[in-house]
Amino acid sequence: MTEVRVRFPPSPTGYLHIGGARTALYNWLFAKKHNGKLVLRIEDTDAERSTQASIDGIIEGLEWLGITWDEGPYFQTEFAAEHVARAHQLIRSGHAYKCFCTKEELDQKRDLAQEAKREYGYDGACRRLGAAEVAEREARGLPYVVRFKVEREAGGEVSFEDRVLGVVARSLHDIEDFVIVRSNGQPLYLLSNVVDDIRDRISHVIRGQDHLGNTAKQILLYRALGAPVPVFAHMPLTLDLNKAKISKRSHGEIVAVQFYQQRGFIPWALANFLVLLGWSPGDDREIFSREELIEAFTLERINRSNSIFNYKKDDPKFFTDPKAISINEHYLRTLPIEEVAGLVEADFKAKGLWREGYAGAERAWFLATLDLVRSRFHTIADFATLGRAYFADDFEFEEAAVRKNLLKFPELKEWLPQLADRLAALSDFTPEATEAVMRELAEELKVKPGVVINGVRTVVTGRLAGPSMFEVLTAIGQQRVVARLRRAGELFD
RNA sequence: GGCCCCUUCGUCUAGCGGCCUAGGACGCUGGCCUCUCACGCCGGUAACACGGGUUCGAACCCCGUAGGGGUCACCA
Repeated sequence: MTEVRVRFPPSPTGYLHIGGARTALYNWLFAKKHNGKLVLRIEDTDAERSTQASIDGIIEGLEWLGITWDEGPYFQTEFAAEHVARAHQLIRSGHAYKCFCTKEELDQKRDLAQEAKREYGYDGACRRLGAAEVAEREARGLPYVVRFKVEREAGGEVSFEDRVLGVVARSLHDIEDFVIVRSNGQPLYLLSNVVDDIRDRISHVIRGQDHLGNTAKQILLYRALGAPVPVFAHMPLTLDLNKAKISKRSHGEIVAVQFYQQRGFIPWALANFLVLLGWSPGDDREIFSREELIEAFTLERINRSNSIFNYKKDDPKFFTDPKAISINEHYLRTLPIEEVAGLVEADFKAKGLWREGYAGAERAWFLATLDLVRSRFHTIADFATLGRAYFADDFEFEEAAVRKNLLKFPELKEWLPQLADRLAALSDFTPEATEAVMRELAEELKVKPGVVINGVRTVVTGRLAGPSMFEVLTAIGQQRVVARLRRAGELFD
């Protein structure tokens, strides 16, 4: 069996699109599964868009997701000479020819055909030119493009067995003599892509179904160049709720991998979600470790139909596909706490919340506190916002919490400072001890324990709800709890 | 419009002729737990696009229809 070699060939657009990330992921999984190689190739022939920043954006996105490659990045522009050389080889072997038709002429013919509602394909005018005619035009310095000569014998068709779609066939009569080199001498994508894949010895081309229409032409190119045709697998596209292709232009940053990074997604959680968009293992599993996923992945189990990215704009509760969020939550609450801590550390450092003690003397406290609150958070970023009161004193008070837990019981303004004194007197600040003190106070005051407990919650954490209150007090610590309760009155003004 | 691909709950999907009165997950929702919220657990809601065949039997096979998507450049 020949070596499995796949590639991911993004064109640099400044960020890694989640659709591109999914393509990269499938290629990576397939390579890993078969002990093959993944080649990263930057298709930078569009010089306008290909800035270093764009390239960095894509590479960072891949690295963040944990997608590793074995070769590259290679840059398509570096091989332009080779692409053109191959085109001339095709001219010599009779598989391609020079075409002197101008763009204007062709546009005109196309417009005419469109008006008459006729099919349009290049009419092959230059294909019939004799050697002398070609020489004469070249001598006059006329610019030309190189066209591939499609041999259309009766009933001819080109077909291939797609690993996702099955047999796909297309009549040769539906394929025009396509251009492979521009009149300015620059090779076109169709050619470059094939020449690069041949040179990189790509065995399997795994790409989106938007490339399905190119495949027949490319197979013709492989054959004419005398190269083995790779196996193709065309994966379904990802659309939005209106069945439109998701794009940055119409959907904004939601389509960029970087967005998820910024919003505090766990990288593997996003990968896990993405892989499920158009693929399933055939059983009920949805959560996979890397190893499990590599083991389970097969091209044949990729779906044939497009999937929809379930994202409703303007729904604050779901800032992206709810399933993606739920998978992220799953990882957030089940990952070893040390791993969560690593992600929180990076986030805290970026936000100025990090304290060196969290890696040293306060390590146990730090881990226990993360563990205490993680089950009600959605992303890593929530620790610094919703969970801020555990790590800093400059947290905010939820308006609804103040209203429901404090203002509704004005007496708390007096009671809470009293409680502060009692808590300050405790020599053993344990959950059991604080609970006893609080219940005792509630009983003396003849109010339900919840009134006191929830009042404390809001004063101490700023929130309406949270973990077991007594655990929270221990986590935040006697000093800070007492200090916050003594100043409770300020919240009633 | 031509060509190509696709069509199971709102969404992601299982299903490859009988195990389907169609299973799981997310979402939504009822309940349990409880100091609140979340987690967790138990339950509910909701789908085979339509019409013809083939067959003893069809979500699964065939043919139409409808719908959706992709692609038709000297872009990638």
